[in-house]
Amino acid sequence: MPGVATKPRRTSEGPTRQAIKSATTRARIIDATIRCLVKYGYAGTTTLKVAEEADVSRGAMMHHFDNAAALMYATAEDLHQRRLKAHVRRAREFDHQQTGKLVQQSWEQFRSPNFIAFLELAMAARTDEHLAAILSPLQREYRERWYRQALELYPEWESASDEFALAFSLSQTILHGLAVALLTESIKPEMVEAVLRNLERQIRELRAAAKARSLASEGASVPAPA
Amino acid sequence: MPGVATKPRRTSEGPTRQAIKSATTRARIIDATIRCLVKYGYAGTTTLKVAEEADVSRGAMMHHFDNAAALMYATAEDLHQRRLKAHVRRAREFDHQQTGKLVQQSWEQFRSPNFIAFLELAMAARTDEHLAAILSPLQREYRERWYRQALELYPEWESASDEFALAFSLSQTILHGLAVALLTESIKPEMVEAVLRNLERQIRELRAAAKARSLASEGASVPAPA
DNA sequence: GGCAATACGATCAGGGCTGCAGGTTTTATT
DNA sequence: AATAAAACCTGCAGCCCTGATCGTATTGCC
Repeated sequence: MPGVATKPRRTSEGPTRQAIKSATTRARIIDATIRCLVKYGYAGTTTLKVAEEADVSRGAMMHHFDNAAALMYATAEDLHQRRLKAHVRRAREFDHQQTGKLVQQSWEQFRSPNFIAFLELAMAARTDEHLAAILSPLQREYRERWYRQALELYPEWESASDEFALAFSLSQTILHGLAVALLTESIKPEMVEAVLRNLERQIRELRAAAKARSLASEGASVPAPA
Repeated sequence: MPGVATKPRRTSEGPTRQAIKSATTRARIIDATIRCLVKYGYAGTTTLKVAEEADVSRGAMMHHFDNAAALMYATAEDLHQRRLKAHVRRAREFDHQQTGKLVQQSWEQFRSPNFIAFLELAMAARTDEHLAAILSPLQREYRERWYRQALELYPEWESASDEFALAFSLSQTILHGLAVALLTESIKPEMVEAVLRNLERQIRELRAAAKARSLASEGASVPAPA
């Protein structure tokens, strides 16, 4: 077929068509990987299944990711970025008074497919030092971001690092715990709400304690009585 | 070599030597499976590695377990029995006053290799309906046993099912959460103790509330004030 | 001692998965 | 238009794992 060369040949700046195409299929493959992790688990996720799920030839896939491990690394980083983005969005929309809403939204994150996929990778990383080497710094960054964000939202934590650290750890622990305990049927689903409300109450109490200490240390450096 | 037949030929009752041998190697294989789950994870646990770890030929192994799936099922049941046994032992040695000790011992269970192995199986069960069909009733039994045990130890819970259910769910959630949050580096290891102590405090408060309600309902059916 | 059953061992065929070695098509540059 | 480079596809060889078959040794029963 002659005359097919009607395609634009612009040398102008901006992402080239190649770059766009490349990024697109790359994203398609990573998306497919996440779906596979959810559907089949880490053990059952093969390059073949991912290629099928992404509707891409295995060759194309190997072009973007040298081997299966590289694919997992890239997926881990992508999941990390998604979690960060969700976290930032949550914080931005946040109304200072509604601790309950914040907890609720955080919990929704832990119910998302992204968290399942992340959990699969985290479990795999336990016995895969290379994967662990990728995940570890990401987790670290996530923790730190959360910390800073919370300090911006609740300045009163500033002078009560103990209460803050506990509130943070409690939140992480309970959210992770709910997700896993549900997965393993270690608690009944109808108890989730009660546990979440309990967490909210705990956070509020710790905040109050932090505020009290903040006021106390403001007047004079009097250590709070036990 | 003649004269080797000095081996006892007793037809007496009791487990035969065959039965003993069989049970022994069976146990060796299951032990090896658990170790493999810890070492290599579910994805990396193959029949070959298990046989090596157990120091048994693959043939012998296939004699006791028809296929890899059967091995996993048997391991799941074995882990369940171990967890039950540990739980009963914990309850028996228990001194009624020391909530802290009970929490501490429960936490130690969650740090054991058995829990890791169990977690690997539980994660695998998420995408393996056959394995899930095995694990589900076991989990159910574990929950129920825990419930009954706790009611025997703390009769005051009896008339405060809400507080009891919350205390139970909180314990399960936090213990699971600590284990997983540590695994995923979502909390710092030095915070574990603080979270555990917080759990103890919560349980004590719920117990007190339960006791109060118990007394109130004893005199008359007056609903406890908020 | 003889026979059956059980426990165990060595070997093999088949299947699925991986990684790579070639090609073909599309895009970018000149 | 010509060339290079990037994106993409097809097919193959090798590997590990699995399940099964056959053979051997031990044990139980008579």
